[in-house]
Amino acid sequence: MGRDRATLADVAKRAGLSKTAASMVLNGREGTRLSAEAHQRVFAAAEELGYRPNVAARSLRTRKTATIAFVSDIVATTRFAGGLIRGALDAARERDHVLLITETQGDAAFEQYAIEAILDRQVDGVIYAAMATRRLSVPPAILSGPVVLLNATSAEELPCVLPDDEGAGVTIAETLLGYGHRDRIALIGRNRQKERDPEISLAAEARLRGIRATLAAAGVKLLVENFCPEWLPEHGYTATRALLARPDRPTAIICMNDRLAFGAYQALGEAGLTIPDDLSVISFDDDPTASWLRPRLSTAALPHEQMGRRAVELLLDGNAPAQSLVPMPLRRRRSVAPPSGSPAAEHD
Amino acid sequence: MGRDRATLADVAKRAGLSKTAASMVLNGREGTRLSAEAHQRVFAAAEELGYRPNVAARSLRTRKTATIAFVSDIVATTRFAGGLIRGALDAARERDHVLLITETQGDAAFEQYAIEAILDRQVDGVIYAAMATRRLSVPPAILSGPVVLLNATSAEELPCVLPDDEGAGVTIAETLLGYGHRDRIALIGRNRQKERDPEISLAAEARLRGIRATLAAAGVKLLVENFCPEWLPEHGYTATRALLARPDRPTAIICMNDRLAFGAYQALGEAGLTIPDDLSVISFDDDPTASWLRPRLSTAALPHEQMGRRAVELLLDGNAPAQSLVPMPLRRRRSVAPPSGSPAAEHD
DNA sequence: TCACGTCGCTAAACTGATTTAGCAGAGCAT
DNA sequence: ATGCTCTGCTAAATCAGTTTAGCGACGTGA
Repeated sequence: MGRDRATLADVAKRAGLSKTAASMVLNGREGTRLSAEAHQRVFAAAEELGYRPNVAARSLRTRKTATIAFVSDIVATTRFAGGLIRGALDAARERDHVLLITETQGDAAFEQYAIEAILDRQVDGVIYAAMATRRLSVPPAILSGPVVLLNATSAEELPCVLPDDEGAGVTIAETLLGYGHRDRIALIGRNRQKERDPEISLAAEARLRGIRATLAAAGVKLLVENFCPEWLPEHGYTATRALLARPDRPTAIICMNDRLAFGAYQALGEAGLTIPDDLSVISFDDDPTASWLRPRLSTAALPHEQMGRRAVELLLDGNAPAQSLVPMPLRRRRSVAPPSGSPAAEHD
Repeated sequence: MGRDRATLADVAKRAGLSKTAASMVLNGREGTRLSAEAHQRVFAAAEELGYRPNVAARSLRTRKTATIAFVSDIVATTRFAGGLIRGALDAARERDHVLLITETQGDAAFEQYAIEAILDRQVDGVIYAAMATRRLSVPPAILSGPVVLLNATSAEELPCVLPDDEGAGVTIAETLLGYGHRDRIALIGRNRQKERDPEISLAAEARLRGIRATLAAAGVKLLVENFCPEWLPEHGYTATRALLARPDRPTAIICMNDRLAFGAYQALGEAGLTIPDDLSVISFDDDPTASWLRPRLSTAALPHEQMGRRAVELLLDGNAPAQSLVPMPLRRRRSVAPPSGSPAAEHD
């Protein structure tokens, strides 16, 4: 892999100058007094030899590697990770950096390995990512260099990138209000054990805050808040069936994520109800399956790609604010409509 | 990031020996004649100082980096990539290596960048991965070192790792035959433009080969082979509706992937048919959504994790066979049953 | 004419490891 | 006493860059 490469010494010799001169020219150093002709000769020689600097040699001296570590608990290998990594990859490339990926899987030994690998390679910075938005504690060893948290917060007040879940809550609620839904809006996905599951609760709390505030401002209260042990399709299914058994059937259901909505669709389909005519469904995340559903699901998208990109920007471009909220854009599709029977009747 | 680390010189000094001695001991060199006591002193010193070798310095000299490049067209950021990366990550860690991830997005300039980044960093090997099983051509520059293709083949006869699509075809067909399905098995997902879309066709051809051979051995022929422009839910939906419009309704549908099956579920649900009582559905890939469907979908799983792992093994453990087929295990769930009316009647 | 500053450039040190070549001393045979 | 081998270890070169310190030539002002 990469034998026979021209070295700086080769370039210097061909340009008839010293290694020092060649190094300075190629690094575009200011304040050096090398002549215009010397510059030209060096550039020409480098070009002709196809010279590329040896990263190992350079970083041995400079302690910079043009490498960023992307450490995650488990995110790197889930469906949600793609965008995060792609955004980071793109932003890194624009800055001539490269991504070293490791995964801790929540395992202390693996984390230890990841940290050592990172330290040994003297990466220029670390992006510490979590699968689900949550609070975590960062191993002290990596705090010696720049760190940005991605999709997570920490006690250490490190700069972090988070999706704007509260803003998404506002958007969702406004959308429903805009279609004329009022007092028959149900919500699926509250979680009783928020202490035990801070991952879910961080997003859940924020989303709910946005929803409640917006509805309250319009003088509206949620009809029901349905609790779920987890945010999986089967829980959405069960919760929706419970909802349909009520005398005051909701006109719209807000699901805390698309998997719950997936289950809701199944329950509604079984009950012979059609979305959005009989009932609107709206959700959070923009899972790929959201656009597979019939009708396609309206949902506030987790801006993974933007978030990954932002993390690299914070890490490399300095002046990192304490916290960077990335907006969650609403994907307007076909699962929301005015309440059935509107504008007149409100019963079915 | 990583200042103040003890160097080999520090270890040597503390052990009262030379750098040479320390280096040899720590690298476990055979044939050196250093005393047992010298060994102990070096180990102790390294331990006490928390010594970790500087990778940049080491690779400058040895041209080894304990780093593998994972180059992909687009795979790294799709839902299918997770397992591939995780498997590779695990196998790499076991061999004390680390993964450098880049993506070409099928763009020549990005590919160029990726290659240069790799060559500059002198990675020990390259895993070249494709999103969809297909034939590709590898940029010559990286052929100077070890390369393994993941989910792809090439004209250069490089070692490659592929899912055993043909074997999966056999499994699928055997399963259906085992449940008693015979002459009313339909297939969705043939593709007309296989020349223009080698990605799909490589898997499609192999799967079909396995299915046909197995059915033929039992004296059975496919009832219909339904063509689809792509393998998306909407195409599965349309194809299934077409199937249901026939007088000889199939007793089982084989979908070439889970997204098609997803669409098939939608069409069957709309038609008021229940799976698997009225009709069995079976598929390929084991997309995460397969287990969200009701009933959960039986499908031959793409062994992504195994494949990623295997790629690293081939790359690092030497003696790479030309081609490594990884079996696709069948996830037996609830979407397959005996034909409706069996064992007696065959009409509905 | 000499001191001084500027210009254009280079020698050599330095980064932290591995590796080659070889040295001092002990033991043994001649 | 000499030559030989073996043992246990080390000095110095090397990898490919960056950086520090400084050198010789030239112009200028006193």
